[in-house]
Amino acid sequence: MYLCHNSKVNNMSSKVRVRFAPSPTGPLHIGGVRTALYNYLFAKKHGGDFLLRVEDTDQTRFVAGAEKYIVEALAWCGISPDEGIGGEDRGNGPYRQSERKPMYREYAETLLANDSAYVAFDTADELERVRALAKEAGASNWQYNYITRENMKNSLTLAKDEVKAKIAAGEPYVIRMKLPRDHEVRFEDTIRGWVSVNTNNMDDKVLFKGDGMPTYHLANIVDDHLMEISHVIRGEEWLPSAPLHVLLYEAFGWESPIFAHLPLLLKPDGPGKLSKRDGDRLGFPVFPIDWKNDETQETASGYRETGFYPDAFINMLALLGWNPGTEQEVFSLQELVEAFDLGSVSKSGAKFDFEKGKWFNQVYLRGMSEEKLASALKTELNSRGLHCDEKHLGTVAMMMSERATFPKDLVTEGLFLFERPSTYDEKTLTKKWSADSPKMMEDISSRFLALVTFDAASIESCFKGYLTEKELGFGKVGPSFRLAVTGKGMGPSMFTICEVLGKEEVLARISLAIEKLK
RNA sequence: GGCCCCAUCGUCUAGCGGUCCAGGACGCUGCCCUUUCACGGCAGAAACACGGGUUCGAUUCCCGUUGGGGUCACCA
Repeated sequence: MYLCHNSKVNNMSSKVRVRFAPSPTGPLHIGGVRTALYNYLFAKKHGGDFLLRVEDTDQTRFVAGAEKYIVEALAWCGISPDEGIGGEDRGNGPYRQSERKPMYREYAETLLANDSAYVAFDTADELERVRALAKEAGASNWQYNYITRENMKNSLTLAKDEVKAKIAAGEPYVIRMKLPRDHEVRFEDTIRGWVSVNTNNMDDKVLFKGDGMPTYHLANIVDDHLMEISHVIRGEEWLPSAPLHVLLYEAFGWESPIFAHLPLLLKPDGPGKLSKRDGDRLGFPVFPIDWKNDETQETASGYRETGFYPDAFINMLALLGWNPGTEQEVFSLQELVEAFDLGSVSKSGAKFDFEKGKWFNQVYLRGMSEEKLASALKTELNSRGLHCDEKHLGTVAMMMSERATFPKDLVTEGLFLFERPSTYDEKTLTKKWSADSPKMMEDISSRFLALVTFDAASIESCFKGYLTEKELGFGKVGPSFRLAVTGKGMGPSMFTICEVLGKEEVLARISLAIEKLK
């Protein structure tokens, strides 16, 4: 017998409503952000709603601040929810499952009443023992299922009176899904096509826990139904439990939403999905924004604090597992909304590549206007206690943007523009600084001194005039000149640098170098 | 291990039976531009996991093998 389940049945006619439903057990990592992003893009593309619901049914794993973090991270990314936590309450709330606690029991009772579920009294210890025993006997994977439930303490094996008595006595119990035997559960996943699993390979999952809270499985289905979720877009790690969810919808007699299971974000190196710990290990952030662990006082770094633009970050994430089929790679959020298509999300996992992420940021940085770059430069300078003349801010920002990936590079790649060199590049010193250098520097110095206008063009013609007159090649004087003024062997145009520094400073640096490099 | 999902350059991917001795991007290499670095421009190396089918014809469809991933809790 088949429990055929075609979730595609004209669901598209009703309004698109999707949700991102994280568990507040810590900071959201980039895989979660991508899931939220795809949900958001899909919703906006179809004029639908994007909701944020918090799945905090496991009180033991609750982490203070995690919910706030999630809201803030999504807001930074520009994908704030229309409804739910961090969005509006449109009458479907509360949007925190812990606050919905009272309503789940009733649904569990419904399942009990229609014979889709049963009560079980086995304690955690007892279950552990059974599993250990099974393992010793060579069965590595003991399941609470249509066979083993016959030997357990539940409402299927115990007399009705006994069950009633136990419950009346306050004995703790759980409610388990009663899976039908040998049924093929089929559903159509938007990304993967038809997925099929036999109930014989599934187990009687706990739906309602001893602590009075539902498990994810029950709460998820009830809430998605009540909140009229049309499409469930989530990570592939949920694929194995999707058949259970399909069965739950059928047990309730509800129409199932359309499922789409996203491919996972994998570690750049070894095997496995990208985890929270990979960040430190590999030297790149795995979180959207900084996360401070209150217990350990440690901070896990985020993309925001690393200097990423939210648009670049989102752009990078969007292309990890999806692409428009054209050769376009740079997308604004709005363009992503227009181009996004769930059906063209790839099936296989994507290894995360930080280098590509940096490239995206570089592209966004270079695309910035002079005003914006100047203001970014100013911010960076201020935070370092450095200063640059207002009138040069734009010039410096544009000049440095060519070699910057992050805003902070605007300063760090050109520190010599804001402070005198304290050391001189060793290699350039030995290779380019000759016995004639001090004399040449003095000559240039005196010529600069005579300059009335000290701008890049004047400096250049003055400098080149000197070269011509003395019949010297640029390579003979240029590098040592750069060394004297900046302490470096390479960098942007010296003439622009000199203009920015100003005559007085340039002359001071030259004499300082002559003095120091004797 | 059981079950499920997946499989094109190092990485992200295009390709939905002939247009593919496989296209783009990141990274890498070389050349040009440049006093230098960077930017930019140009060029290059680099992939259809394997074996069977189906077909006049498979990267594209089917099966198997191998490989990878996920999942097997009173966690989500």
